[in-house]
Amino acid sequence: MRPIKKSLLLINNIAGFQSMRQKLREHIEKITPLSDDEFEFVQNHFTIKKFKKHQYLIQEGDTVKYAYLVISGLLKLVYTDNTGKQHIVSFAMEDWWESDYYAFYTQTVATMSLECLENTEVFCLSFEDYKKLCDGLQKMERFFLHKSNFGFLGAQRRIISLLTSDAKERYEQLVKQSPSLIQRVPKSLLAAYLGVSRETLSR
Amino acid sequence: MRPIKKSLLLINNIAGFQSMRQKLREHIEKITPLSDDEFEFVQNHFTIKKFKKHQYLIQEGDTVKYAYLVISGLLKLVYTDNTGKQHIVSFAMEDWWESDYYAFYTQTVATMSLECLENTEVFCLSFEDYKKLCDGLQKMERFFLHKSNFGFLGAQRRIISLLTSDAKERYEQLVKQSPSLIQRVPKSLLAAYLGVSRETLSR
DNA sequence: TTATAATCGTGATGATTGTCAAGGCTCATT
DNA sequence: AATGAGCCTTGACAATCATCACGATTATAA
Repeated sequence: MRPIKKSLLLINNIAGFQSMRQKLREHIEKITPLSDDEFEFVQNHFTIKKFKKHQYLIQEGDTVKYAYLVISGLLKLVYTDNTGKQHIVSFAMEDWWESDYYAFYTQTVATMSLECLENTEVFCLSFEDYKKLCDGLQKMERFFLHKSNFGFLGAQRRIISLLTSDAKERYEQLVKQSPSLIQRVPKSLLAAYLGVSRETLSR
Repeated sequence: MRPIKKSLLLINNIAGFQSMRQKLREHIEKITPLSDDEFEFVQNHFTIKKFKKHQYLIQEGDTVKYAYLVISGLLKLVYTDNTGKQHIVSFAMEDWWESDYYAFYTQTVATMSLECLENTEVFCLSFEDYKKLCDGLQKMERFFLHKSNFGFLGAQRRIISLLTSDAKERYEQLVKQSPSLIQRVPKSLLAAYLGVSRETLSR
């Protein structure tokens, strides 16, 4: 009985691995097509990790080794201010990249933490491998440029939202923009993302 | 008399042009070194324009042809909300890139305006030339990736500031971060940048 | 110079929001 | 069934901030 179960498990793992690989490829090919050889090269720079709810991918003070691509699950990127209050810098769902990017790019220690809100599967990309990908395949540098550009635009849109809208309007914009988040995340965290108190969001 | 004056003017223009070229090269070489040939290639994709105080580089509704690199002067990027109130998305001083980037990258019409607060000299880069630079010289794609990454980090820092700090603290952070801005910009505009009213900033 | 427009500071008032506190609800565990 | 943890709502009060209004000072232009 045992051996059979084990080999079934192995098959499942391989199937899971293939499916993860496929998701990585689809993710990149939304931006730029890749040949099989190119994808093989790319894929070799990533590692897979799984985390459970409440686990930390990054804690304040850690050196930040990786940028993460979320395949399934949900993360929160949190900045804790000097009074101890927590603010959500961003949520990361399927198909999102996340890290403490300042610490990642400058290879310094994290000022933010990255924590699981659900069990989460990610691809990990070390800073070294990030550079190797950029050097080795111009398509990947193009890919990261595209991601960075649109990441910037998203951040700018959020700044405009914070400047122009009150709590209620910001909440409505979020509902419209990411309706699935409202279902998956406790409202106290949505409040910490929108920059209002939990009580204000209730009303 | 006339011809002499004219030729002097020409010499001055050439000298000015050389100095502008030099600033462009220094700007890029802060990120990545260039050979003379490479810089010649790069420089051919830029055009120079001068604007006077109160002139618009981009008006809401325009198609956005260019991204701008400020060589001297000062710009404000403004978002006007549906009540007609103006919010400063960012200021652009010497050595800063600015545009309505969403409209630039997607080649759609501007939702923001870009206006001179001082007489301003800029290098203009069209979207086509931006792509040609990325395609023609990997160093330039690397350059833009670097700019985009740090632009994103700046926007993220601003989001954190808006989430964690009240008006007074945000003003103090701005003084510390860009003391020259406080001198050059009327406080009503600083207020529109920080997300508070002019009166609150006074106190 | 004179007139006009910008800019800045300040007072009074009302709206929005944060904070503190209490209570209800759901869910997992015992 | 009972317990406790986590999450949400609501009320009362204080702090913050926006708005409107006025006057003073400083640029800007005719």
